Amino acid sequence: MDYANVAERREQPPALAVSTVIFALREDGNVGRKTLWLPLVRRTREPFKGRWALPGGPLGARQSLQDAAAANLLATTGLVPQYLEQLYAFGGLDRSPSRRVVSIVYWALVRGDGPAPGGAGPGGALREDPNVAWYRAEDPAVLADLAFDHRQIVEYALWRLRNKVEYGSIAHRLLGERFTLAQVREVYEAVLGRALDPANFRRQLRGTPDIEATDEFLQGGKHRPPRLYRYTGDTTPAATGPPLPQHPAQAAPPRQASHPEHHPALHETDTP
Amino acid sequence: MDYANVAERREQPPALAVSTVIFALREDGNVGRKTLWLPLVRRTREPFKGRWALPGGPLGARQSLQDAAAANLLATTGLVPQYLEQLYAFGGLDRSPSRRVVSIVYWALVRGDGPAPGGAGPGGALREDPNVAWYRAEDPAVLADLAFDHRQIVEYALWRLRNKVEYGSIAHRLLGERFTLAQVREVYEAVLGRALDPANFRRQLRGTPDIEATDEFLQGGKHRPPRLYRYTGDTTPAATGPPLPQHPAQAAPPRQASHPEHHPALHETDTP
DNA sequence: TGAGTTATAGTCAGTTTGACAATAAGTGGC
DNA sequence: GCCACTTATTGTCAAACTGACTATAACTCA
Repeated sequence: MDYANVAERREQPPALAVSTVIFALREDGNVGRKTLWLPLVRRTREPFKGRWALPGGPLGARQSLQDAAAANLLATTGLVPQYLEQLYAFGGLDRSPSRRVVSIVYWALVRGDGPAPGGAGPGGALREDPNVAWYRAEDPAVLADLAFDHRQIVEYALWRLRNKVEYGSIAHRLLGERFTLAQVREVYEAVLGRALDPANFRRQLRGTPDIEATDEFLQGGKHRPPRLYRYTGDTTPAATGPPLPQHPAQAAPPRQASHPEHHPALHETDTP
Repeated sequence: MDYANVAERREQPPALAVSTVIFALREDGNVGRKTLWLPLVRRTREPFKGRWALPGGPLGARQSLQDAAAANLLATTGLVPQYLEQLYAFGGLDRSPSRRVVSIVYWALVRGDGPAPGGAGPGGALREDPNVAWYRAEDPAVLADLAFDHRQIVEYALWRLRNKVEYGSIAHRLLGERFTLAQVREVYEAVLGRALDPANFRRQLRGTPDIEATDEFLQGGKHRPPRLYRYTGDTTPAATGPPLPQHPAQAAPPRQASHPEHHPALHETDTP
């Protein structure tokens, strides 16, 4: 299908795409502690040519939304997600200057300590795509330069991550199979952006049944060797259905009113 | 566009639709207390002809997702929502036996005490559509007969409502401008499905800054007249952006694993 | 007038949370 | 080998919160 101009395009049904916000934890060179990083892809055509954007693409005809997000993630990073959840469907009229696109966005957590700024990611050995690079997820300069409305999308994904991690069961997905409680605390501190009391944090984690002490200790450190723990709860990377949120706790930002107008009956259709 | 058969249809890009789960509070004839009701529309064609389904329709080319949901709601019930939030995008491959449809589903709260079973809704004076009827949202028999995957959708909407109401700021949207604390408690009890201690409930509500006592009392009751309160927080019916969940607290149900397969690069596209 | 019912306030023990002290167990410098 | 230093781990304590429960107030109806 070809359309002569933008006006005609606007009358066409909206296109459907799936994008993914992918988070990994990485030692930050500047800051002393670990921070959140995400892979971006450089746009090679208009609109926003040359700018960085979230990995994404059209929905395949025989692909579930989740599979599209996972395939998307694998193609960009070479990685399989440890966690994958639908974030939100963005469908504003002016998201793209060309044809209208409705994006169903997922957010994911991957392991791996290797993403380098502007370089290959955790699966770096596999790929050397100059149009894929990892950036600090909370870097305002990075966010400000994103294409489309991807800045808002990433900020919302960060918000969701913060509210999800508060309940638990998320941190271990950014870590490996075994981990120390201090590592879990590092994840929480990176995501929440504030320091946590080691003693109180330990008390809370010890209270959750899904984290189990092993009889091993992490050797090679400079100080007293910490005990290693294991996560015994659900480790499936992704839900096939709705996300069933768990324990957010934060204030809601302001909202705008919308003024729906009258519309002819919509319910005589073939649409689920 | 016409396609000769299902096989050809399956190769076409998925269609996009918007549906809405609309909740209202109503005095239940059978049970003594108020319960949740929702409007359904009868399907007048295949598939699922004659069955009840969620109100919904295709997304207009110049309509935001939220406006589509609100228009949808107005057309079905004659009402304007007191609350409207995106629920989830359902995109499974087998949701509809005919063409593949991705549904972006919203959930809404409306006021009104008048929906009658099988009859007109709260805006009943406006419409007498025999293909629209209100049913108890938690009635298993109703849920079991829904078209498509609408049963799962309604169950998820109920789950979300329960987790949202726990934080507060939702109950008043099902009530009027002024209300007694007992009425708020009725909402919570209807949504959560269990009785709450009046004294403790009062103590909690008194602690929230968004509920303010008026100097009026509800007269005409059979007993001591209760004080009327007013909600002073945000009363905008809907968010234009992401929902920013507030305070869920519940266990997550089991999940299935998904096995993403390799896929050619997806990031060289024009899709936001 | 008094029984019955709802509204509202207060009490009390158990739990959770944040702040913080105290001890254990390593490394590295001397 | 001994000591300073850092992290790991345990324990203490008060404030806040929660659920169960008691007590009192205020109104209607028989």
